[in-house]
Amino acid sequence: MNCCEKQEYTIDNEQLARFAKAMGHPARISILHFLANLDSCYFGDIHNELPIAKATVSQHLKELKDAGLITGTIEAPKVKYCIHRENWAKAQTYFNTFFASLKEKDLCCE
Amino acid sequence: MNCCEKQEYTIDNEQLARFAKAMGHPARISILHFLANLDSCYFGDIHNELPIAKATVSQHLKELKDAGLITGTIEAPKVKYCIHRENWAKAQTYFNTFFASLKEKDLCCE
DNA sequence: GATATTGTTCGTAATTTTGCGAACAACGAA
DNA sequence: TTCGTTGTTCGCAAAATTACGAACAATATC
Repeated sequence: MNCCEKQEYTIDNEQLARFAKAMGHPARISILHFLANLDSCYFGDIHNELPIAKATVSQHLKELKDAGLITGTIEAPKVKYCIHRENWAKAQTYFNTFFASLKEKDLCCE
Repeated sequence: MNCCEKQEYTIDNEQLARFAKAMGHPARISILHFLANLDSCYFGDIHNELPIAKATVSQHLKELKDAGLITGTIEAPKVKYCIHRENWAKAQTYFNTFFASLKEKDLCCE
């Protein structure tokens, strides 16, 4: 059987992977953590917390925005970033369900 | 203030990011899902579920092993992969805590 | 011993990620 | 209008990721 005949990944798996990928860098975890704890929501303050250049911070923020985990709005002359609460809850549910799916009884693995 | 004077990322953030990164690909999510649901634990069966070459599957399995989410043991002539339950629980806790840390009251983001 | 089965490793290629400094854009303030 | 502040975008470089086929290793079976 050829690989190409097989099914694609499920939508759910794709979505969970997308969330996970967005969280797959310590800088982005730090950003999310910072925003979730409401220490501030401005770019400058976020940048100040991280050991990387502002251009790089901006890039990470863009990735988090693309993944749907945060939003960004201009509040001249600053830029305000916020947790996207709806998608945050969605991600939370995805991860919860995923981890909870592990079966207790394991006939295969001893 | 220079970027290099800033602190590194915290151990917890690094660890959570490592787990997330390992989960950041649909093939690896599928593998974990497959193993968690005990459909089987042999390489061949895992490979059969995925639309990618066996060399690539082997690579993904190695990454999951490196992240500590699964274990791999030879059971000649097959290879058996299992969820690393201790680290699975650890990851579960990390994600739970992370998502739960979002504050309700948000003075910054309206 | 010869052969088939099962996975890993190697070598390679294409793409993505991560990171930086410099340049730029947008706006408020002097 | 000029200047300073705030972030984004551009261009580039280095490294990591993803993927494949072919070759290889290990074992079971004939």
